Amino acid sequence: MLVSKSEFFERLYSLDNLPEGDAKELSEAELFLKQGRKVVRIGRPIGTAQPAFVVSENMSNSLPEKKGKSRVTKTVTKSLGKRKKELPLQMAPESRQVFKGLNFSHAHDLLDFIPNNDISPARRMRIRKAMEHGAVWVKEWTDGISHIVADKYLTYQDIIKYLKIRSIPDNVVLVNEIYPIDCVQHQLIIKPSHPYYQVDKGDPSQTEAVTPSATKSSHESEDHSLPLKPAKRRNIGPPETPPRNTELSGLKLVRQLPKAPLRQPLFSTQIGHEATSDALDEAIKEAQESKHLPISTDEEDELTMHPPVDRDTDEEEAEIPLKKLKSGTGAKNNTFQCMHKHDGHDRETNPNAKTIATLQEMSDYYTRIQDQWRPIAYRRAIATLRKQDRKIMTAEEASQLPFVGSRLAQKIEEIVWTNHLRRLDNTKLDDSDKLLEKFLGIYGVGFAQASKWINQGYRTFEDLLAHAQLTDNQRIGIEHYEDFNTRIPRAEVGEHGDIVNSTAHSIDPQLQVVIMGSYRRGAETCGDIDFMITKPGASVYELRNILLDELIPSLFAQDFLQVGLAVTSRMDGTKWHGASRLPGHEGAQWRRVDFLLVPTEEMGAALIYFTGNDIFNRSIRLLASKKGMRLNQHGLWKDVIRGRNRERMTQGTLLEGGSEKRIFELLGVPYRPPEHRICAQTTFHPVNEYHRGANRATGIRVMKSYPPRITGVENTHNQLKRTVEVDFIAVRYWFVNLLTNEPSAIRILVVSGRYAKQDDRKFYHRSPSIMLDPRRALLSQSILDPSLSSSTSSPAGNSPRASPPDQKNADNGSAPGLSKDGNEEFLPKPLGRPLGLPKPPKAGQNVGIDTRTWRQRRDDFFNYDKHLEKRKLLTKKISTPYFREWTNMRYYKGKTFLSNPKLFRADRALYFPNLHGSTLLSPRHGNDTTPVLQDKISIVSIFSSTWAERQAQTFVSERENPELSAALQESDGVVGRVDINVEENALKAGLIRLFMPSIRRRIPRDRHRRYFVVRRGISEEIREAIGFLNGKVGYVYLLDGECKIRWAGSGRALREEKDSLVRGVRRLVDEWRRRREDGAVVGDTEKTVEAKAAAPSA
DNA sequence: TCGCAGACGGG
DNA sequence: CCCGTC
DNA sequence: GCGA
Ligand SMILES: O=c1ccn([C@H]2C[C@H](O)[C@@H](COP(=O)(O)OP(=O)(O)OP(=O)(O)O)O2)c(=O)[nH]1
Ligand SMILES: [Mg+2]
Repeated sequence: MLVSKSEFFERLYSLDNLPEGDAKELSEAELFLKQGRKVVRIGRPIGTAQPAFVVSENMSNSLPEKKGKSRVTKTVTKSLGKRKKELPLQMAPESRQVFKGLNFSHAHDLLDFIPNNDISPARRMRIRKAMEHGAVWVKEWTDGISHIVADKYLTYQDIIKYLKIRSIPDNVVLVNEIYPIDCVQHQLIIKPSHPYYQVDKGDPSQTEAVTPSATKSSHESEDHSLPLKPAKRRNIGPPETPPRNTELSGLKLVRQLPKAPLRQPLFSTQIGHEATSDALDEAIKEAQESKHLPISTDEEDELTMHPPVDRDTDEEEAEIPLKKLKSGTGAKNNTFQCMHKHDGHDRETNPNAKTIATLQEMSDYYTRIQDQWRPIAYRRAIATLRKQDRKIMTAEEASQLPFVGSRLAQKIEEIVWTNHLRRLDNTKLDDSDKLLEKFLGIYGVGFAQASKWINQGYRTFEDLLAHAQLTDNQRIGIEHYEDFNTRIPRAEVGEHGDIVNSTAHSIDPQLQVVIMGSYRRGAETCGDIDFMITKPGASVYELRNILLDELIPSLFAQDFLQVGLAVTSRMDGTKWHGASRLPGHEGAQWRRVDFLLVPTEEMGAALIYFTGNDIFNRSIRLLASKKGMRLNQHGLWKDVIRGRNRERMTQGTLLEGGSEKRIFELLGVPYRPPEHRICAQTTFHPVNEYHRGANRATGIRVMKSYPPRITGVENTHNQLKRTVEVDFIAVRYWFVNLLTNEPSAIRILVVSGRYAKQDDRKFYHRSPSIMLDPRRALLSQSILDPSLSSSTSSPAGNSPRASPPDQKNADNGSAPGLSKDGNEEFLPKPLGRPLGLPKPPKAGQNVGIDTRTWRQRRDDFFNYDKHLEKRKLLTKKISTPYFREWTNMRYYKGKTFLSNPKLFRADRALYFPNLHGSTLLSPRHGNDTTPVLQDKISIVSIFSSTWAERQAQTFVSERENPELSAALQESDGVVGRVDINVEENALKAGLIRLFMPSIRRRIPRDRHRRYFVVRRGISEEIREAIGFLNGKVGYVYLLDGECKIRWAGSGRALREEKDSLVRGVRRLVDEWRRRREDGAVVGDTEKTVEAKAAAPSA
């Protein structure tokens, strides 16, 4: 795989930052090969020049020379030295070299050789293995090289200089870095002579003007790690919310708790009745006055920070903390959830409720495709949104908020203005998702087990009980599925507590039992019952003996405890999980119970831990770690040294464990009583088949060659993003060539990637740009090299739709094959989603005035071609999904999409932008389109060339579409035609001016007022949003009175498209008349639109 | 680019 | 080591 | 997906 330059630099960057001792291999060869070609990438140090890529034909079994006077970083050189001592590699037998096509002569095998950053022998072994399987690392010019892939910024001169050769031999192909990407995308060896792939052969003087691009890039780095099983319980019954005017009953100890023996007043103030709001105030004051570590993580803040003000008490959280302040100096940084009061009550009418709900859906979506991190981002963003007391309307506004970046800001704006988020359209749940959710509800079952079972065909609990391999816990989990998923009324929790407490008391009066968890936070219902068991002065060891030898047996004997699920066994064990039920009632439900053994000196930490909630814990623990400390259930630790990847190197020294309050204090967190620690939770609905969207949307079948360990797959329109656990075994992706219906494969060998948290499993995120709709290959035939593309052959004589030969496992998915008829001519799909911008247009927007300074203009002028445009080309490939969606549809006789057969619903439709230009009527004045479009129904043709104009005519002209003309006549002037001639090229714009008179002659006079010539102001974003992507193509839009795009067409009209346009116009006219009759719409258009804008949900 | 909390128990 | 859970 |  070849990645974008920016990604390459990101990797280089990561190398550079390695500690000295960490050997890392710089030469990362990423590459794909076909028919014996091999591409190996040569790395160069940051800042000196761009990387070059070398393609070698050399499939040799010998290792290339690894040493050399490469201009690589010190770190790398060192590592190379080390590696020299190693034994020569033993190449795997050819049949096992993963880079060979093997069974599939046409398969494209792809090597992804990422720098290894681990010096462990095992890791190094893996690298060696990779090389044994065919990886070749070329660092210098050698014979047998067939291709050189160079970054576009490099010139010919640069390359030969770098390679220390006089010239590049004729038989060596020189292409830019886009070439291999496209080859992989198209699965074809593309004609390298296409201008698109040319490397600048220019004179050296040009080189000087070329500055190396910034190492920073917008390319999103993805990472996935172990999936979580969040919010497992199904929350039958009301969610956790303490009673509003609670008398702090949640703080009560279990009845009969003896409190005398405690030396410190710790208990009484913190978990006893006395913890009233007075105590809270005191605690807060105390915290404020006491010397504490600053809240902010900002170094400079540590000096200037004021003591934190507990803004909860006066509810003054309204102010929006500005990002600038936040990241700047001297600002407070209260972005930790634990710094604020969370009582579980949302504001009565949260102005951002709809936004929050929609973002929550997105979060759910990411959760269920097992993206570990985005849900965290969403959770944080939602939390800040909750705090706002006014509605966040615009992206600008939104991105000022902490944890809301540009992408979430965009989404927020879209939600506000359209009451809808398009990204969610493809994320609906299906039956297998429901099943997954059901199985996940089983205690002891997570994503891994649930998906496995589903893929094995199990559908019911009966299936599982009868046939599946179950652990003891899982069996119990199934048998008591309903019980365990039912929340427990607070009163019953108390009864359970009474039993445990009295039993404990009878064993040893010194024993203390406290109900923790949601109960301590004052919840009305609890998912389980959490007991903390302590005894003043007792060690865990002592407690454990009491628990295991006396308390537990006694509780079993009373028929209270029913089963143990996770039982403390080791010497340092501290927990006992099981199930209980109230004795005496036969049908009493089983309840989950947890016991936590806590020695006195760990009381405070344990209280914090076991009180939760989980989000609060994570927040306060993160805060601790940001201060160089560590908080866990045993205590607060300082001087914790963390190594690379934040791995803990030392456990640190204990600061405090006994006092809850003191720990808050040391952390600089105002004390929060338990009922104020209910931080935002997230919900989710799981899905079973993570790549299912891909199947539907793209026809790409993804199969797993064993053992891929795919931990998350996201489909964005027609791309796959997948995160693959890095292992030595390749993942194979299957495609279908739509022309031939032949299955073909890419195999990706991933050697190493980023570390995941907490264990050193590595995950590697595949570049999304690599997996494109195979149709793309068909759409861009103009750049295919026919001599090579036709050489693919069917694998092993299989019929096109047969399963790949090596597919053995039942859960491998189905065979590729999606088109019924491979020779069917490709037609673009009908528009599947509304086009347009999320915000209503206003006159005065997009006038396109250049605001750059002169210096900027000069710089842009000099750099433009070499710099911006090329970068754009690269980044566009991996930018927003919407864009990618369009680029894939670009070709096909200019038709970008088929019209939508039915109008887009008004509440889903998006807006046509305001454009600014002159009209044929008044060529010397600037005119906005919006006033012309508003408050009437418009058929807008937009085009950039006469060719395109003619295409648009096929939809709207009287000759081509007489029915439309008829409909226009009948409409009594409610429907108007508008033409927009776009010419952004300054020269050609001049030509248009020249031709104006002739155009004026050509166009009937009554249309002059609505024939616009637009010369600037149409940004990429606008083009993308309205699908106006190809200057050679004409587009037609049907707008309603609010300038919403209800229908759109492109290219030459097809019969059914003309019909749908006519139908659409008639419908809109009907709609219009009906509203007129209802008197709903009155006169002034601007006001109407404005009013709608202000209340989009209305 | 890296981190997103930090631990325990089962198998 | 991985999974599931608190 | 955000923040540093
Ligand atoms: O991932 C987790 C889960 C829980 N806890 C702590 C906080 C929590 O309050 C306590 C008890 O866990 P439990 O799962 O019982 O949650 P709860 O807060 O008691 O809510 P519920 O009503 O669902 O039991 O353990 C964590 O620190 N991390
Ligand atoms: Mg609980």
